[in-house]
Amino acid sequence: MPPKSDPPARRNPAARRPTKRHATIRDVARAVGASVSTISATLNGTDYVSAGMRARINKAIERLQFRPNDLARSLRLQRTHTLAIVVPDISNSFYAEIIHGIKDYGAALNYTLLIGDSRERWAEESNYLDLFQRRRVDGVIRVPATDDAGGHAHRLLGDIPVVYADRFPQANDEQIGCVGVDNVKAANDAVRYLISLGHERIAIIAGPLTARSSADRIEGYRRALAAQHLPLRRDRIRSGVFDMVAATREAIELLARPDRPTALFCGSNITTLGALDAVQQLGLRCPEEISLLGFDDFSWSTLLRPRLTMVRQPAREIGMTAARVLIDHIEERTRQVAGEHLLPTQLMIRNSCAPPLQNAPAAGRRGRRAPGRPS
Amino acid sequence: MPPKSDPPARRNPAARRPTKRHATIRDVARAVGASVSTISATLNGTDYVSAGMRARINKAIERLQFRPNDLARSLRLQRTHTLAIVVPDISNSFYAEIIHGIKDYGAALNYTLLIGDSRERWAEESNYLDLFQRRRVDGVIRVPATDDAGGHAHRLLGDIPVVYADRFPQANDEQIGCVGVDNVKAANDAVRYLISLGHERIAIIAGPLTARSSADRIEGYRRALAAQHLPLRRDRIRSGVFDMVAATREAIELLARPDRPTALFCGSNITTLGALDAVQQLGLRCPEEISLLGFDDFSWSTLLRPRLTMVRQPAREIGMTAARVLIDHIEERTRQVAGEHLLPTQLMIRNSCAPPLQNAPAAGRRGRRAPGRPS
DNA sequence: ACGCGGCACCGAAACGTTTCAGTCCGCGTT
DNA sequence: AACGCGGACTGAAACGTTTCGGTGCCGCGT
Repeated sequence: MPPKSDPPARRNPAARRPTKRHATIRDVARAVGASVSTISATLNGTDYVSAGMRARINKAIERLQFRPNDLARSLRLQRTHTLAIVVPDISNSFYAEIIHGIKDYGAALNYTLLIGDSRERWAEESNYLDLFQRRRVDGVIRVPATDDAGGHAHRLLGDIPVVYADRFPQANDEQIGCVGVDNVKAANDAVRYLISLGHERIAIIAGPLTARSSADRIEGYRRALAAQHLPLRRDRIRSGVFDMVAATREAIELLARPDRPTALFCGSNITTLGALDAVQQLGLRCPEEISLLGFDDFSWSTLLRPRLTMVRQPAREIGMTAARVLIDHIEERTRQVAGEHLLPTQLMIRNSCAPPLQNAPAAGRRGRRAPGRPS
Repeated sequence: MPPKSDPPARRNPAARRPTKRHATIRDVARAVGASVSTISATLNGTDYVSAGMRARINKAIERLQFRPNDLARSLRLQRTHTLAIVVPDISNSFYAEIIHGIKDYGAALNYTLLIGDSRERWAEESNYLDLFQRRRVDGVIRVPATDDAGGHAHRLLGDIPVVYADRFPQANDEQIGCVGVDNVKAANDAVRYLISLGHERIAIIAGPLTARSSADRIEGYRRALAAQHLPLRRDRIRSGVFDMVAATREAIELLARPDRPTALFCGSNITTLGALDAVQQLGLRCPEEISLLGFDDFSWSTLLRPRLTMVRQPAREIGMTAARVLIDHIEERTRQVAGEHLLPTQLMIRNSCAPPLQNAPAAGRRGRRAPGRPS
């Protein structure tokens, strides 16, 4: 006997839903005694309709509370006029700003936005990518989760165009659209600023290396140190950190040792907060005993004490650019969605960074002193 | 001559898109030499399919990278399995948490979530409601924008079920589903706590009265004062404040006057931040010179100095409950989506509240002293 | 010999749009 | 008188699913 097949399992026996929920275009047509195609024509202004007819139709639409069914429309049009984005954490104001940027740019061109929150988990992200594909969105913007398996997961989207924002895939051999900032330059600038204050023992807490942006920031850090012939110590580089508690743990570990760094450079806004937490837990005075320099500014960063010095990314602009690149490609104004779009960063100097204490056992060269308003 | 009608304006002359973007169920059928209905049956497990056939179909699905078109599916099914929410500010972690709650509950039942951000503007919100209706979502959760015109805007949704979260419409004559907290009780508790510390001059910065929750918090404040026979002064009640700068302005105004309050009760997390900003700008020491008590806890509130004492709302649970109520109604397990679902709040005592300074010119009764660990 | 019920499959009609190819009419030109 | 043409409107075929009513087939009990 061949293996028995499944029990039929009829979908839902009692799910008969006889109530008509919405007026259709056909209802409108019947109401004014016109044909369906005429209604469609007046709705979209796509063919001649006399003024009288138009008035009657609009009246009927109003009366029947008719709202066109976008599902049917998209099905027919093979276009959903929808963009989708998946971010690792919707409540991170940095990503929220990116979302706003996309939304604003898209709204002007009549696109709507589907938002996914992967919580930094590839499993959830791939769910969203699948969903986006089933919903036939016109384009996707990814801020890939850090445990992105393989990185070329854009394959999962069929031929739906993708652009990456903020975090770039490590291998960019195939031309993929990326929009963000020049992370090596930004990190380089930031660390050079710390060096200019006189710091020599600088540690970095960076994100996971699966994201090229993290690697780039480490690279910028490396270059800044090398340019001043400062030693590069592996134990001052912590990568793979993206959530707050991990950052706190790493920072405590870094700061507990005897030759502790005099400055800490953090690779994201939440890791900066984690580091701040660590500093406070250890009872260290910031910036006197430890300088803190973060990435991804946030709106309430000035409420913290000390007010945090941070590298600001133009989040809104990143979103808008991503949307522009994507939509341009969708509407075939540009051949392929490729290349990197790098936007400028800005070092927001506040007061979490100061020259290191004089009695610090800084072997070797004495650094030059720079303004950097202490306290 | 009758008024000339519009120029025809053909939609988009060059928008011929001959490329087949996605494999359809029909392609799969052809590939395995079966009928469309058989594919559908194996996809949904809705009818008998032999094991062999199933295997071949799955292989073909894999090979063709077939993803079912949810648009067509929803159109046919008259169900989108989609919930939608519109919040006033997506980057406010309170709302982000609510969203997470909805998403988690919904995901378990295979619902997906559409997210809208109204930026506290009715115009944007109504756009979203319209969009939701055109997309035929199965249900909507609203956190209405503060300038909600009229409040019974749920009419705009046709007969799509709605539930309100966090902010309730002021007039709840018609039975509408609401899920949130008992705001009068929460505010009452909070103010009573302040009174128990010895405060007598307590001001409140509340949200707009168009949201009943704001009015309720004021009511709770009022009752707490009345219960202790403390005077209720209109000039210590500021309402209509929901953004940070407005809160700062109001707080400065409140704190600049000679008989300034010794404690400030804020109606939301961002207004609390605004007040904190004001306190810092004025150089007042908190909690010694001014106690601060806020609403809607947020995750990094412990990083601020002082660590803020706040009324915590169970945001995630609010989201989950809202989703539950809505889905129950959608799947007709419950007759109508109505009634209030109130969840418990929690007063997170940290150290932004302390007894007022002794030399304060507090006329009349001396208050009892309570623990409330100062500093 | 017949009926019957479980299994495996198929065809076609929906769902609500858009669009293409007409049709019909009145008017101005050859 | 024939023709062309712009304006106003219509019918029907898609778009990609689900589902309902079939239709065979096979084994079994009477």
